Amino acid sequence: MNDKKLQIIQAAIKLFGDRDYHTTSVQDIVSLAGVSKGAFYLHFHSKEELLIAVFSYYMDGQSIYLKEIQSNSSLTPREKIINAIQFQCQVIMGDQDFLSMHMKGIAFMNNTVKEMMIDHSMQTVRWMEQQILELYGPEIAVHSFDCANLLNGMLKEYFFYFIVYAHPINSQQLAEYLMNRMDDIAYGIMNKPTSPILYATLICPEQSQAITKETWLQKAHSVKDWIEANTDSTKSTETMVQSMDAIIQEALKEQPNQIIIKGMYNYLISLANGNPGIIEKLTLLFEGQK
Amino acid sequence: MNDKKLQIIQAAIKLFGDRDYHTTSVQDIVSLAGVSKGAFYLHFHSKEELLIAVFSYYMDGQSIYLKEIQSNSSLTPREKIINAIQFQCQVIMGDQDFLSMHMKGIAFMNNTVKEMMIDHSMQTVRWMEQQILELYGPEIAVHSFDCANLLNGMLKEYFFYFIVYAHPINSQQLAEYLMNRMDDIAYGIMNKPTSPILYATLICPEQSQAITKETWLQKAHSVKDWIEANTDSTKSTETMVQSMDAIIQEALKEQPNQIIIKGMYNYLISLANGNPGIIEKLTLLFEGQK
Amino acid sequence: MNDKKLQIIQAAIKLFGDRDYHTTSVQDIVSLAGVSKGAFYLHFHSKEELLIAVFSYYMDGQSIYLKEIQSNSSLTPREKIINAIQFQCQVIMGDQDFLSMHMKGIAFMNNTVKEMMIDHSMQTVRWMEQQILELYGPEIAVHSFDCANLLNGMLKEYFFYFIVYAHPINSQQLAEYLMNRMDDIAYGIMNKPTSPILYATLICPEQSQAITKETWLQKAHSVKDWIEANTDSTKSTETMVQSMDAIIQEALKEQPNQIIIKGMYNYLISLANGNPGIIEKLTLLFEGQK
Amino acid sequence: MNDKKLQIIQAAIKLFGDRDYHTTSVQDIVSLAGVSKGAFYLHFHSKEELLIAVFSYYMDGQSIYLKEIQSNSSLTPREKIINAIQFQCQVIMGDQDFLSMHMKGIAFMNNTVKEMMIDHSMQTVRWMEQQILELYGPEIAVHSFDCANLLNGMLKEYFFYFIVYAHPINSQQLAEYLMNRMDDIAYGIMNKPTSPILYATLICPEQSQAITKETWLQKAHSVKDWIEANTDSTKSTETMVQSMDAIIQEALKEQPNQIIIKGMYNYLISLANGNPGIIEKLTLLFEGQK
DNA sequence: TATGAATGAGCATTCATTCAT
DNA sequence: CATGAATGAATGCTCATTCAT
Repeated sequence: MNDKKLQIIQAAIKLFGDRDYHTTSVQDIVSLAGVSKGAFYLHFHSKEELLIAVFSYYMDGQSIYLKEIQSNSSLTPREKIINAIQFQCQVIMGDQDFLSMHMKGIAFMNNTVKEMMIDHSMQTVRWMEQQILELYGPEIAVHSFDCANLLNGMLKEYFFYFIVYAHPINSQQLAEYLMNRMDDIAYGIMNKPTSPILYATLICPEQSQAITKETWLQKAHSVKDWIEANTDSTKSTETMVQSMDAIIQEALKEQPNQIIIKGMYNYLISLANGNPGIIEKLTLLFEGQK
Repeated sequence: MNDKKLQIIQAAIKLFGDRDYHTTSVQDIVSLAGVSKGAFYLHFHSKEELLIAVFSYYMDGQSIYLKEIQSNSSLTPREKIINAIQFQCQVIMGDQDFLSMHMKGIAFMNNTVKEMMIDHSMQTVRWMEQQILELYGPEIAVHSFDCANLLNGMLKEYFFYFIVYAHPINSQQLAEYLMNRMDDIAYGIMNKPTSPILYATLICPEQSQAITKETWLQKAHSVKDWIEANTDSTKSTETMVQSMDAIIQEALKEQPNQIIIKGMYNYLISLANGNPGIIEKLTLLFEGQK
Repeated sequence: MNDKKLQIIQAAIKLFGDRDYHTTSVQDIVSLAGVSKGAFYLHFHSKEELLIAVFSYYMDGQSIYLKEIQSNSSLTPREKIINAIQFQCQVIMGDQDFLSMHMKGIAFMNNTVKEMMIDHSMQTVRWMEQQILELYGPEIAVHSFDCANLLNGMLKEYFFYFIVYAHPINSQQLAEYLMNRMDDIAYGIMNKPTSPILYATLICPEQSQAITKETWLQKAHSVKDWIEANTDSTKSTETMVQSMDAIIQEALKEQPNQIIIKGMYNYLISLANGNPGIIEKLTLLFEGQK
Repeated sequence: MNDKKLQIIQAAIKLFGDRDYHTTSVQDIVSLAGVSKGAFYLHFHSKEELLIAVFSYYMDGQSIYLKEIQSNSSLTPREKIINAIQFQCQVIMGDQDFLSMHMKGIAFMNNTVKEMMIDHSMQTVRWMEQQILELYGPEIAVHSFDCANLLNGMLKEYFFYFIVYAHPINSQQLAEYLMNRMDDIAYGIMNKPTSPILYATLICPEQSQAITKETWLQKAHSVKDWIEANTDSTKSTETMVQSMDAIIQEALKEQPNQIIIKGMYNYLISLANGNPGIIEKLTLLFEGQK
């Protein structure tokens, strides 16, 4: 990621946290970031896009961390959950700016951001669910989604006291405490005939409800930016970026020509030249397409 | 409440729910409410005041309901909690507009509203704590505040699914379910040596050390009136009254300058010239100030 | 001065002359100046600031001219006065817009502008007084201020006929005429025992007891800096500095609350804890205050 | 004059003096006057009409006083002038509200008011001129208008110090002082060959330049009000008021039918039934008509 | 690339005037 | 006659976005 872009994002995080999105002007952001207004619009097409970038910045960090924990085979499921809780506590305590933004919940008028946050929440809760399943075994099965949400809800409540009353969080103690409460709940549920409340499959069937064109475009942009930032600036990088632009242009049309998009996708894959990061991103972006 | 005022509040609730405070213009509100812009400012001094009115409108309703339940001696504590949960579910289901607003959490830039919401949250959780104490008896004591918050957090998570995914809530089922989880947690806590995380007394010592600015202002006014009424009408009385006015003016600001308030307090004490009545009043008024 | 800024000022002069400040909208001004509304606020923070700029624009011109005349040793005092009268006539005839604005006297609601005009009037009259003193010698002494004002008043009356009835001014003839009237008056006064009416020293003792807010603020700042630099950096230093800031903030307001300033002064004295340096500085700063 | 109307005018004088016309709202005025907004519009057709009424109220008072002095044969011309100066000082000192309004000079955007003020100034200065003529005899003749204006200008300058610096006016001393200055000037002028600057006849030929329809209508309204207020409420009063209304209606038309106006005027004179006040007013109103 | 002056649509708020009661 | 709730055009000001340099 470009240096200036990062500066801008960090300034935005600080300001969106202190005040909020609407009460922070682009001028405020560029002043704090020490860049010009022109430069801002060189990196972001709009203030809204910055907001999206800010969220991506954080969520990506969290998602990566959760994936790392999960693939760490030296941890037990219980340890993984505790670890994840502690991680979230650290984030909140270490980055109040963003946190206070995050606590503002789904407030951001912007639909893309709303969807991103909902997606991210769901991802996190599904992650929790996986660990819970592994921890308590198949007996918890139908309740695993409820449990993940109960745990999530309990955790957030403590965050509230940290933000609002500055009540300190001892993340290790809190993680253990909540894990114990999870145990109480899990064994309580398993020992009594209980009907679950939520079913993950009902809420997010097949893990991905129909994406809107808008969110797809946002993702396409972020893939493009990722390619730009994460490849050596060679000829093929440039070509890939241009190809992504062409795809975005096409997708923006009322009736995009699917054959162009498919063709360009194919071309991009060939340009990727086996680079697994790029291929993964592209695959994720295009697989849901119809 | 005036007819038009209500129309305006209801339009605002709808629009603040759909978009949010900042993206809703006064014109939008009055157009939907079917009143003129002039009429708006006849009922509210500012857009901000409307926001406050909207929140009061809901919070007052909830507070009243909780008080009614509590004083209903024909209900057991368990029934009271279940009742309260069901009530909150009903509100949310019946008034998605407001709810989606509420879910925006403590997002509202406005400090008054933020304080109102925090106050209200605290009130609700303290109410829950009372019922929990009665329900599980003195053994739960040090844990009662944690329990109330855990219950609260779990409940909110289900609201999230209702709002975001329109997942239906069967309020009776959910209330029973959460009550059972509360049991699981409560008995789990009581059966294992457990350190509590939050102490109500730390957060809001003596039930509400966190005096609201509003009540403080009322007290300040009454002190001013007292001074006016109980001193000989000398030059210094007049100066004291003016000083109180200046303090009140300063305190009314969004971000009062503490140094002015301290300085003026000091000045008042010097003007009091040893008069014990005045000094006592002033000390009581200012001792909680930081 | 920036090109656009000048365009705006000139448009404003025209419009403020035609109608007046209140009935001229910012839109009117920018339309005439041929700039956008945004550009206006790029150059002026508010409409009020423009008004101030407009007055400064003219007054500065006059002040500079008067200084030039005065230091021109090739002119006799009589010639200087005649020159100044002619200059004022030229200004008025050349710039009816501004003149008609100026004739509106101290009407402009704005306190800053009012003070500026009064200051400027006083400066002009004091300038006249100097020349009169030189012209008629020490015998006129106690009457010089009255004379300057009489001359001033007579002159203005002719401006009135120019503005209202477009009665042409022959500036040379008028200057000579008024100079003769001044002679009549001066010799009349000196030849008869006469008590003066106005004493400059009563109205602006020591040439400017009527300290402007601006200079007072400068002094306040320097006292603050002195405190900061000359005390041990203790808690009370910090509090004193904050108190000075609060006072300055208050003084900056259109209508400072005197009670706050008095109160804070009292507080500062108590914080000074007998330190003679601080007390002296504070006393000097505040003793002129009413 | 109606009671409420007076209350409103007095409230307006106070407020227009404190702030100014534009920054005083109708609401402010009716609140201070203790009448309803509806009542305001019952007495005045617009805020502007009130402004006119306020000025008339004062100017009429002054005009009447000047007439009284003039016809008081026990006073010498010198005494008359001194008397008039003293009177003006009294007015200013006694009624700062209005004065501060008056000092705002010809600021009032409103053309009718501007014309009224100019008319009034001219009347006053012509009055002065008369006395000066009588005082200094035919020798002053061509200079009398200049002299009247010089005196006027000098006087106003002292008012300035009263208003701005609250410099007290000793009206007797000031009147004598200015009279002496007038003597200095008059004898100075008469003893030296001097060309006058202003000629009254050039400026206001035949005492009345073309009246605008607007000012005529204002006068018509005030005549109507005067009739309403100053006659017994008999049948004929009502008829006269209705007749005035009819005339005003006619005059408001693009092309008023002169025959109607003449006829109604004739009718009014007959209704006046010899009442000299009414006849004078009507004559004054209609004599300039073409 | 980078800048920041320029744009103008949009906003909250005010207030003279009207009119149903 | 009297009221004051209602109206809506008009105003000062902000700020996301553009673009000449």
